Amino acid sequence: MRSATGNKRKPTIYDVAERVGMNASTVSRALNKPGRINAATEARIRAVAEELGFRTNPSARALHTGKTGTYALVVADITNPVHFELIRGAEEVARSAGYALILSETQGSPEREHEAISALQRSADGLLVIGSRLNGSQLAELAEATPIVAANHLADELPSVAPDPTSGYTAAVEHLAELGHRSLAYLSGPLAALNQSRWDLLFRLAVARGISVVEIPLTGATVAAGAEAVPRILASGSTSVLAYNDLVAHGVLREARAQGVIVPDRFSLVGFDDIFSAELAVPSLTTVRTPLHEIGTTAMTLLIDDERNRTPSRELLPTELIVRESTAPPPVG
Amino acid sequence: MRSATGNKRKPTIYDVAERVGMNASTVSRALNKPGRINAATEARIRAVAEELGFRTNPSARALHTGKTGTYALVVADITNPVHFELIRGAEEVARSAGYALILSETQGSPEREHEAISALQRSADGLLVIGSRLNGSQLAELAEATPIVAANHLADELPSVAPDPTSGYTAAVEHLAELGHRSLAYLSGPLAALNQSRWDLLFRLAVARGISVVEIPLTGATVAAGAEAVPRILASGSTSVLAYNDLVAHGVLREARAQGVIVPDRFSLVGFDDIFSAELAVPSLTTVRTPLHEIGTTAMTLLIDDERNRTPSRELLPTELIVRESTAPPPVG
DNA sequence: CTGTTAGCGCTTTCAT
DNA sequence: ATGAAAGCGCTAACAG
Repeated sequence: MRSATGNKRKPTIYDVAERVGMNASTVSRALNKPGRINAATEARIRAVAEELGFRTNPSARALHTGKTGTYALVVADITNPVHFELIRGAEEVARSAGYALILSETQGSPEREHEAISALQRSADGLLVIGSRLNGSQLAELAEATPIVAANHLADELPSVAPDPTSGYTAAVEHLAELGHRSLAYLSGPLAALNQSRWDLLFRLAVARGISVVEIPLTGATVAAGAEAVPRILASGSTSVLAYNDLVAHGVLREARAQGVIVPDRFSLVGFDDIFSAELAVPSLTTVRTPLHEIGTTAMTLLIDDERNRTPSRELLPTELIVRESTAPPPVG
Repeated sequence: MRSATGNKRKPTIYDVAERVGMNASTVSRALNKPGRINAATEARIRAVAEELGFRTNPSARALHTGKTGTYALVVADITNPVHFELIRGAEEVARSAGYALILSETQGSPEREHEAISALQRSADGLLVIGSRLNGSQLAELAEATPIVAANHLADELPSVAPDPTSGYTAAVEHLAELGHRSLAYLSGPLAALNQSRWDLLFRLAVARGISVVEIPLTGATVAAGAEAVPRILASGSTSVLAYNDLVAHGVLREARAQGVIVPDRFSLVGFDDIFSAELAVPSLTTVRTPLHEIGTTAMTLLIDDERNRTPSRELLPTELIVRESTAPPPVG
């Protein structure tokens, strides 16, 4: 009987070699380059390896090859629902390609993000940063050591994958115009660059249809920030609102209800992302769906591809409008 | 100008040693056992290491020490909101203790879970399994190779951390009794063992207060399964319902609304877990809150503690009732 | 097709 | 206080 802390010793390649009466290098070949050695020997080696419960020690392999067989995910906020499907997509691709995935959360702090990335560069063959708070040049500098791909964030200096709001926004403005809306308020998030391009796009779309449009800045991209914006929405007199994301939209919905303001009777509301609770909300949320899962798989695929993970490029994935209950014709008055 | 794939070479301990004119072993000591060598030399070594951007190669260290400096999280479903805070808690503890965290999702498949665990045992110093689908003896056998702690799941054979429904359920039944309810339906989840103990508890509590109680089995612990249960709830005639978890409760809410059934007028509803959307629901959900974040931190702390991660033990963390809008006095008829 | 050998970067005795 | 040297488990030349 071993002590409570007794580890079962993990078999090495030598244990297998000894057992089959062969050299360790043969075992290594048998396991790594199927078909390059005598079929019978290979089978025997595999059988013994299996029997002994042998698994390659990743550290030993990494030490020699320089490849850890691991990729890392650096994400600002794990609990942001926007990231779930994205993370899951990335994880699926990594796992099915035989890689492990390291997860690191930075709580939105750029310093922690920088530290996390440089620490992880020794443990991973590449990094996927989600919604990075670092600027392009900082990421590019870090990427000199280990490939970095940005997801849900656009950086000119490295490969990035993000949703393209164009199709979804176009459909949303069209939808609102058809319902009869002539005014629109945009609830903008805290990320300057991203917001600018979204605002520009929305501005053009609205102006093209003769819809008046105003921007209402938010203190954050959260439920609380959305709730805070309600008085400003009401004061703006806009009959339709497009929120930076669904979290913000949830806040608007909740606060409006608390104030006895009925959505979509008083104003229509369109969210962004289509997180899982968008459908559960009351009224359920009309929203621009971003292909989160696909962003995750695309980004991880890009990262794993050695040929492409060093060349700046951007994959823009189309968005679409999901019409639910939070949009309706504007009030008649 | 290097080629597009040109990696910046990562400095080793030898580069540092050469630069300070000393032996690699001295550098190793300077960096790992502060105070054990000449203070001035140590300072110089640290300065040079910093300057060169030196970081210990985790694989090389692991190869020698047998410690990877990494823990792994094996979770059935990343997108289940119940797991977010738990994962975040675990990640925080791991990171602040200087460990990396590997994330692996098994999509609820026991085979994949078994495979994931045994694969990860070579890469990690220990594993945290969340909501495992394996039974205690399988986990115990795997735990012979590498410590395993179970979170949100009780296993007699290894250390586990889970919510204790007692306090929350007691408060819930009391709350319903005070509102005047005399009948209760329990929507049970798919995990046999867990359900049994919850049902037993609820049964005792209800009977003690003379409340009639029935169990309605669910096909899964999902929104869809909750929606499916609505006809049975109605048919049961129960005036109050306790759902296996908040996802199920959300499904009930949605389907009830679709059928024109008003909660809490027709029946009261109590959820379990208090996921973030519970507050956003309409009506907002009265629910038994489980300390998810704390389960994560407690479990990871246990795992990191070599003294305790081998000894079966169970940490039961208290739950509490959060009263919101989905509970009210029963209909008078 | 298979064995020998060197070495990846680090830690750790054992010397000095 | 510091240096020398061995070895963790694996892979990849290089031989045979």
